[in-house]
Amino acid sequence: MALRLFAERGYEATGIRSIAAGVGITPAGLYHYAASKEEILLALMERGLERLISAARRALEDLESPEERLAALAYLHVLSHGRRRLLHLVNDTEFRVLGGENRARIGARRDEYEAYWREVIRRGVVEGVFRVDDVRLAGFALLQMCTGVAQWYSPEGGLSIEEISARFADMALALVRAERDGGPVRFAELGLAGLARYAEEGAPWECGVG
Amino acid sequence: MALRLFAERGYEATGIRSIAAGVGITPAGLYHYAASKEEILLALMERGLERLISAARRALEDLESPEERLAALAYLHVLSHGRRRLLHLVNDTEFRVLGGENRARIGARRDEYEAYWREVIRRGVVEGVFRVDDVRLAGFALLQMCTGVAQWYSPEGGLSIEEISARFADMALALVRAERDGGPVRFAELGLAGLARYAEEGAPWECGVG
DNA sequence: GTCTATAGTGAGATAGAC
DNA sequence: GTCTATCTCACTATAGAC
Repeated sequence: MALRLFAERGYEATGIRSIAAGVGITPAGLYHYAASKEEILLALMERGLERLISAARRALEDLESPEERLAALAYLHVLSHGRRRLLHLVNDTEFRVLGGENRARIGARRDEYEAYWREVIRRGVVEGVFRVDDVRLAGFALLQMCTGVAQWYSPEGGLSIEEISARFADMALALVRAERDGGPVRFAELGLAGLARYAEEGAPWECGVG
Repeated sequence: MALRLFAERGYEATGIRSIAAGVGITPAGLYHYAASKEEILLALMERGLERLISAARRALEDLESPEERLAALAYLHVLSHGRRRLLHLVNDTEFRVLGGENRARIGARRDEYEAYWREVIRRGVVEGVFRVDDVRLAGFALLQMCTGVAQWYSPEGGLSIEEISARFADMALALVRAERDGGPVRFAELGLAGLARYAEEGAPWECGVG
């Protein structure tokens, strides 16, 4: 419930009264589950990052080549941003409300995740399969374009989230000018149809106070 | 002042007391310049969109080919997001607080701007110089990756904003797999060194109440 | 054009009963 | 584990003097 309200109205514009009403208890009852409003947000943000990090880690364990690895990172990132749209929207929007220790903790997790991307890009460049001028810039560009999916995706649209993920993975390969044997690397030719298995589903997040 | 506070803390977390204190007057004095807090935000968002739209329009008047046009859109978008970072950050973050008529007005301006991008991509595809699976998806990806610059750019970094803009324009061309005469189109070879002239500077935005 | 003063509302959080 | 009741504080906005 807090997730939906934070995503729709924003953290600051959401009162604990609304959250409590949404789950059918009184504001005071909320403080049995969380010590503060910020702690509710913190728990949501940790969930979102955990999803991204664990899926990425599992995929990177199985895949070797930079092009497969980058495609997997992009695919799984987009897939998660579509399937858990609100969760990632809050993650990408409300970081600034975190203060002190909470901010440091989430910031560190985010850096950990982004380091996966940069390392994959860097390896692709040194192996000669990617051609980018600046690894850091390419990392920002790729992460942002995939993250933005949470801002416009709707399950109602024509393409399934799996199709969208595949096309974003292909665009990611294009952005880094991935080439093997003198020709461009296309996502469809990598044989990564089963990528979605790395994004295991746990319990649904939208129920309960969070 | 309002711009800095909105960008740093967010619109909802910023009180009119802070804005007033920042410009050295009392909260009541603010209402001489704006009828409401939301109107201050509205004015800022209109400024940001006006910058993007007018620069894009001027560049598209002068340039013909899809690859030049797309490169110009990306370059100018990134340039503005770097030079007026806070202005665009607020634009990209606080849209949801607008209600009713204000939301419709800003939404329409945003659609107008994004239509430029989609039309350029579409033309590139029908002319056979771009190769993308889905114009709409490519438009989202390109806009998001360029917009994201406002989230991480700092003038302190190594590269100038003009260099960063050039590299993003090049990545944009890569993303759509731009090709001429059997070879990839590179930004450096387009001879668009003077693009920055389309981004004229008006009065500085950060002073005054806004 | 800016002030003082204040109305009116809602916020996050706590105490302590049950 | 959830309640009622209430604390304290900050908010946007207005009225009307100067």
